[in-house]
Amino acid sequence: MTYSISEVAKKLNLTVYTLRYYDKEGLMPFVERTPNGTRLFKESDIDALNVIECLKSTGMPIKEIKKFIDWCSDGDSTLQKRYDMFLERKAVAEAQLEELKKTMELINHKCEYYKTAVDAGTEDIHKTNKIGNF
Amino acid sequence: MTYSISEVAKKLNLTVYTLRYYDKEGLMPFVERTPNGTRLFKESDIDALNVIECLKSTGMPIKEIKKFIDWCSDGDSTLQKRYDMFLERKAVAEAQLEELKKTMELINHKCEYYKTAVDAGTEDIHKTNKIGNF
DNA sequence: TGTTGACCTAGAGTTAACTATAGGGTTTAT
DNA sequence: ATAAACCCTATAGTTAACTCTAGGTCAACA
Repeated sequence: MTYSISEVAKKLNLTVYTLRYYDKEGLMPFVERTPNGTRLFKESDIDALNVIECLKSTGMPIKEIKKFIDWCSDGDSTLQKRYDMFLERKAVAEAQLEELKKTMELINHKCEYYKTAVDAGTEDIHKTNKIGNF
Repeated sequence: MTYSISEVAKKLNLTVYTLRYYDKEGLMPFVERTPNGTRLFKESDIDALNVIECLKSTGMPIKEIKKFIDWCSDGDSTLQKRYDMFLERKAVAEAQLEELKKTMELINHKCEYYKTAVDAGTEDIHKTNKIGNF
């Protein structure tokens, strides 16, 4: 079973422009073509694109992701590099989690703050009571 | 107690360029100046900047953040809007958390995959055993 | 057979968020 | 009193990641 570029775009919630851009940047050297040049995506290509999206979501720039893809093409000699890279990504993701927790705390606090203020019809309720303005 | 722009930059881990850029974009209408134009940051300004950083970390663009700041200046008539905005941000942050969990799962899986492969000296150990290549 | 709708490339354009430069003022330490 | 170390504005430049356009190929359907 293979997929066209627009099918893959739909599946991964990307545009065909974005997929072609990724290909141009060297992120998809594994995707095969029909004799006339049309891309044919295999199941494993979609798995690889999921990994790419995963790396991107940790804030990894496309040029770094390309390095990883190149290492994959280079075979077993790059295994350690690839392992180290994922360990680093794990650390980044964990830091993001910590950051996100703090963000959620502040947002929850703000939700409380504004709920009280909306109910009171004025923000003064906080100013007079010193529950923290910002 | 007040702070200079470079002190605030250090505190918030931003550059002075970034702070001046935020000011230019209307994110800091509350910051006062000395007679000759130098910005003087109060404690409450730093609190506000923390909120701005919090919103930014949920992916909110600066123009949207400016809207919120404007609402703050507009007073009690915008309380509901501000409340709704934080509820929406809360939903976004929760979605980000879900996304991040999935990301971490994939990364952990990959860490396992590469640990095994590095130990074996080859990636073939997975190809033959079908533990999932990507 | 001809037109619709996919696909393709090359390359230009866009956008957000900085980041830096030029040119100038003020305060502080020697 | 002069140089270092801040501060300022206005404006230009950068970068990443798309996003789009122009111009063209190809397969299927009416």
